[in-house]
Amino acid sequence: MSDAPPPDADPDPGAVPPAPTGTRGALIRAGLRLFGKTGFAATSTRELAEAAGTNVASIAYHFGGKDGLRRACVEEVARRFQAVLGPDPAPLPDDLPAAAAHARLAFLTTAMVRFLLGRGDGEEVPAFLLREVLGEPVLLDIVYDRVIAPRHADLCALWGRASGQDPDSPAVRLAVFAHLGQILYFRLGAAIVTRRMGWDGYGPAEIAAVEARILATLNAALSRGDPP
Amino acid sequence: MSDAPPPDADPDPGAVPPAPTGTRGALIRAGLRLFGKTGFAATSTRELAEAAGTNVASIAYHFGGKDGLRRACVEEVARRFQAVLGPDPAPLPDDLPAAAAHARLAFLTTAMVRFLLGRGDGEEVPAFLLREVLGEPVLLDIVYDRVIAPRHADLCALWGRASGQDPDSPAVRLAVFAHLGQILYFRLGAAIVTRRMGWDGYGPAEIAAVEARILATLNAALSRGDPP
DNA sequence: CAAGTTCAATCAAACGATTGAACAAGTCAA
DNA sequence: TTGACTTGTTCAATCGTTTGATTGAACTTG
Repeated sequence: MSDAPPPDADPDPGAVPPAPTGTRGALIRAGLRLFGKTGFAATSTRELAEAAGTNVASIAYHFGGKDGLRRACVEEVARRFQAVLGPDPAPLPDDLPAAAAHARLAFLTTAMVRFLLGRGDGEEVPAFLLREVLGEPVLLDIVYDRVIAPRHADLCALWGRASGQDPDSPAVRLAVFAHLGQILYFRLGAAIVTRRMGWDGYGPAEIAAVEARILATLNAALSRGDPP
Repeated sequence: MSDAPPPDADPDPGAVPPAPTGTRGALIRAGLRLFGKTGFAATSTRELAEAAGTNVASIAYHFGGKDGLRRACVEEVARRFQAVLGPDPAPLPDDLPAAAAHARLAFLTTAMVRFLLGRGDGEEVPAFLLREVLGEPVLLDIVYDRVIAPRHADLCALWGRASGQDPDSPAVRLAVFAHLGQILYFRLGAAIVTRRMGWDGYGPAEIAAVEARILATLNAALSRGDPP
């Protein structure tokens, strides 16, 4: 039941751990994909093993059981977020002008849209995450503490600076959630959105259209919000 | 394998069918709640029967099996939407001024927020719906055709009138989706939002705060778009 | 009594977990 | 260099449990 044993002390506690490899990594990737696609209970250990190109017993060996694999998948999601967004959100410089904060918000927004709607992790990670959020509150703790809370605080700081509001106020926090909700919906509701739009999935042109829409809302919300 | 046999011809094809009653209704309500809470595969027929206060065999008797109950739940969702929002979206009068369309959008928005975040159906229906959308595309057809498409078209007409844009344009369709995504997120991500806000669930005050936020975004998006 | 409905009991199939054998790679005495 | 031993990992086979479905008897109602 050994985890990855660190050969020596971690030189940097904020560093991003390396991606899992071998059978262990293959199982985590299979779990991320299948759990997100059909759900945890609907995915059998035999399917997981086959998708990972190994034997069912490997799940118990590496993770102690199916639940252990699920937890490892949650932690892999946290790790990927760290890897993409950087180990820790840099604290905002005190003299950052509102326009710069606005610009950075716009930049982060387009990055998020492209990540979520483009090919790659963006397809499976949100579905997996959402099922975790909808379900067991136990694993939600990991997701919240390691993925959501730090990023949300960072965005709130930017939003507060850009709109001239208190970054810790409920209004700003809600505004950031509403903004994120817009973006997430285009991934979670992809089946509905693309059908209604007459699109065949999200190509570059479609992603650009979504980007434009969300940036327009962002600009409207920021430039109109309570003037300082 | 008999469905509900209509004793005589339906007098009004647009009328809202009555809510299912008896054991059949209890099973549908149990399915809506349990499927939405823990997922379809994770819910056993025995749990369903116990939650409905009946025997497992009733599921096969009334719905032909577990899958039949699932389908009945989807149709019940469609029925509830019809019941709450009216049988069919009234076509927009040609002389409706932009301000009136804007006001009606605001009204529908607050109604939706209160329905989704308040106590009642709003808690279980979206979770169930989302899992259906994430999963089998077969049942998505029912959801899309009977719930989403007509409502979305109605909102697009209002949005187009309020913003002076073509209601059938991609820009308007995306704007409506983004707007809906904001609202939905506060239900789907409730566990995360309430935790970050320091709230203990959605009470009247919390719902009012969310309402204010979403209406602010709506007003900003509409008043900034091409003025009439 | 007859149709509609629910009951306890039972079935085969699929599930997650476990087991001991088998394999690969490294270690060390001779 | 060799051969035995250890450690880490994967394998096919099997365990007891739970699943969805089915069955015939028992109930309710008109």
